[in-house]
Amino acid sequence: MDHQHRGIEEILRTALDASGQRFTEQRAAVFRFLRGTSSHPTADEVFLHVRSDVPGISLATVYKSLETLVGCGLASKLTYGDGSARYDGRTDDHHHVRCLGCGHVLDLVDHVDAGEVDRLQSSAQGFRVTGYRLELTGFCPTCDPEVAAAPA
Amino acid sequence: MDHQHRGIEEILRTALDASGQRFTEQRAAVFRFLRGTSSHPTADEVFLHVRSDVPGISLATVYKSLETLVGCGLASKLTYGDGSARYDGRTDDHHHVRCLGCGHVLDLVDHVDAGEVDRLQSSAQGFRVTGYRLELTGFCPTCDPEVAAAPA
DNA sequence: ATCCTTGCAAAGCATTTGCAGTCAC
DNA sequence: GTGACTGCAAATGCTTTGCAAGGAT
Repeated sequence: MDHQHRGIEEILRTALDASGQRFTEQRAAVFRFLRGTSSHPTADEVFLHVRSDVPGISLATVYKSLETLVGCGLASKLTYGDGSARYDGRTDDHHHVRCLGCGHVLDLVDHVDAGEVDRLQSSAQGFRVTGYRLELTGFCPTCDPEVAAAPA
Repeated sequence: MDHQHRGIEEILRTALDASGQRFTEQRAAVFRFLRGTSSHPTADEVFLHVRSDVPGISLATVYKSLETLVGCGLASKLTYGDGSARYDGRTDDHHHVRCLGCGHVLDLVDHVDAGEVDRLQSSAQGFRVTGYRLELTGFCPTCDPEVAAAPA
């Protein structure tokens, strides 16, 4: 675990160095939390959890740290229609399912076939496509109205 | 054109009726504008354009109308990280490319292969998947930094 | 006549910003 | 020591809401 932490810290230091930014305990705590969860937390949720590591941290600093991580490529920002953004500490190519009831987000293990993406971008006239995002929507077992209506 | 307008108005009346809501000139103007553009406007852009049809309309009413249309299934709301939502008057299954420079959104003509979606949702343990959303991101010719850097 | 909608202004909420003190380098 | 980072509070920007007047059925 201590070993793990050193590894993670090193990743962060390297990425910050590369973009001329400094290592701070606040950024480390945010990064550690993001790496250790698959709950795709909002900035506020990150703030709440990180307070136990860094008692005096402010919400503004959490926002700034998250933005820094996104800028370094160590996290990504997910935007849905429900008001607040969510952050994801996974940097590999993957996608999500989101529950329309409770808003929870789950990772998918597969990704879209590359040929499929190529085919789709052929209609993006003149664009240089650099990425894509796929999101499935639906209902988790707890929130499914059909299950609730007819609990067979 | 007048014929077109009557057709569109009829669609709106029917959808509103079905959900127990009233037909108003404001809702009609918003709907007409959304149907007639493929620019995926923000609420504010809708407001600006619709003012020429309905001079006294307020931004709040535009927001309410857009939400009404979405509720009736006559439009959909696109949410990106850049602050404000965009609205789309197309109701058929389709996807988008978004320019990371200027934020413009273009429609794609193809959609993802159904089998591909089936395959992906197999890892969404317990979820009942009801829909999906795909968005390509990249740069339009005007905003492409590579083109700007090296205009070969 | 009923009660849904509008328009206005004020409120709400997530996020950003200005700035003085503090800390990493 | 220098310049970047933090924390606080105030500001911003999009969106929503409360309410009285107006309009659709």
